[in-house]
Amino acid sequence: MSVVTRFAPSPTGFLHIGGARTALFNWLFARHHGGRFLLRIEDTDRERSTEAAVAAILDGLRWLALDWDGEAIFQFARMDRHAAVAHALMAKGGAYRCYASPAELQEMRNKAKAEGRSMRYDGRWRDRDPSEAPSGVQPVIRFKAPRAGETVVRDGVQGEVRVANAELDDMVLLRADGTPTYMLSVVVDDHDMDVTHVIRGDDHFTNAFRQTQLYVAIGWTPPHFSHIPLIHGADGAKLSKRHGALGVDAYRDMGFLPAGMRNYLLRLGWSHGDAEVISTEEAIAWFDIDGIGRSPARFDMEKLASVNAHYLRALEDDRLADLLAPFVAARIGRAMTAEDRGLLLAALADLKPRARTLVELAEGALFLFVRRAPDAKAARLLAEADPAKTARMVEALRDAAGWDAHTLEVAVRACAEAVGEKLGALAQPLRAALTGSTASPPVFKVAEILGRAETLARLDAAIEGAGRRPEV
RNA sequence: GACCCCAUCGUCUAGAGGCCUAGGACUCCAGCCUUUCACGCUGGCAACACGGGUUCGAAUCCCGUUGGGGUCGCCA
Repeated sequence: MSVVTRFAPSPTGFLHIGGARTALFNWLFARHHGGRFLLRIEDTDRERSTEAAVAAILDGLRWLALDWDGEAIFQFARMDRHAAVAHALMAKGGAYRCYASPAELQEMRNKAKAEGRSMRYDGRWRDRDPSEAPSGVQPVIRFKAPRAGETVVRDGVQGEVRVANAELDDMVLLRADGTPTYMLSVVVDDHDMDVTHVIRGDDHFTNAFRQTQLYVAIGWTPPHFSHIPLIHGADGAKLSKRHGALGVDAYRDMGFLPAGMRNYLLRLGWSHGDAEVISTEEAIAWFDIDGIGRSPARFDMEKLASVNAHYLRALEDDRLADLLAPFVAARIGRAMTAEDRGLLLAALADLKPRARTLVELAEGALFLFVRRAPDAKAARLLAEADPAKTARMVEALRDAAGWDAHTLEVAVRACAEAVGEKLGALAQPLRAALTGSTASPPVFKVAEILGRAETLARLDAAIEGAGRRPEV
């Protein structure tokens, strides 16, 4: 039987980082085995499921290029099938009606907690005669879980784990309004979709026991379970919205690349020897359940950025310019022109090694499109520069035989020697004048790209500015 | 509280009894390169949670302690 995996998010919010990793692992596992990767939207909670969340999740998956096979399945649409399975089970004596009220259940839990017992449903309607049913109360259907013995889950990550059946209570299969609960729906859908391997977050681990019992009661074979440890925030606490559990769209906006994101997520909890930068092809070839670690990992933005940098630099310039356009546009407040793009392309090779994200890259490229006001360090550099020597440099530049980086450098070097300064004494003020910063790509390259007119104009403006605003 | 899981540098991890005076990556520090900042290169700081066993030998196996985490919904 060929491998079938699935990613089954509930559309109650964006696709967060943990979900993205779960999807990645399922995708990789299916692709590795030449199987199918399915997508199922678990929208049985009508209160909280939203169209917007569905769209956000699909968007996130597409952005990460985790393509699923076939159409996405919406769980709610299969509600009748789920209910039918529950009723069939009840007909076999594997489930029963429970008339306990929510208040009653809450009281039961409070009491159990107070007495130090596990907060489980006590099965009070398990063996009661239907004739005792209170009138006017719509019952829920509960699973008649085995009480003796134990349930064993052979987990791909956690190994063989057994839990006494006495620890598991009779879960609700069908709500009072007749709609199926998650626990029932997953089992029925995974079975009907021929899912062979369930790879999901560790927070579902205890569910595996309940679901296994259900599979057995219905007479189906459970899939292979693998529960991957959760991702924690940088502070070790559970990853919550306050601790970086952002939607993947937030990472996209921070300038991360899908490939960088995937690579980082892959290494968070999975490893293949010392491999760090792993191509998609390699990931598919190498991915296996054995490589998944058993302990939770912390999310580290620095490492994400570092991994991302590899992919940023590997990207071809034309493609990179496309990706960069919206980031630059956002910074300069207008769309990039063809001329802007030309400048960007010319500078990209020197800009790339200075950035780890698209945001950093756009920031570094900004001076190409706008005359930036000098930052504090640059302003000081300009103010402190010897006006006479700066004037000599401007002259040297103006009189340069050509306008390429090499020629300009030769000219300024000669000038520096003539005025008895090191190159840096002239080059740094030049950099500050052209870029508004003390850090930039090679300054003569910058001058070359900016062109003669713009370079001289920026120099004039800077000299004027420095004269007006003396050292602070 | 009950049940379950986890535990190697600050972080991600390699390690499946001797190959480990514990390796790689990120971060940090130093040096080289250099017109700046980066990149790159070289080097450095830094870990087997603790206590018992088992064994000729334990980061690796067992038990306990401690510390983290997850689950206990008519949510998924």
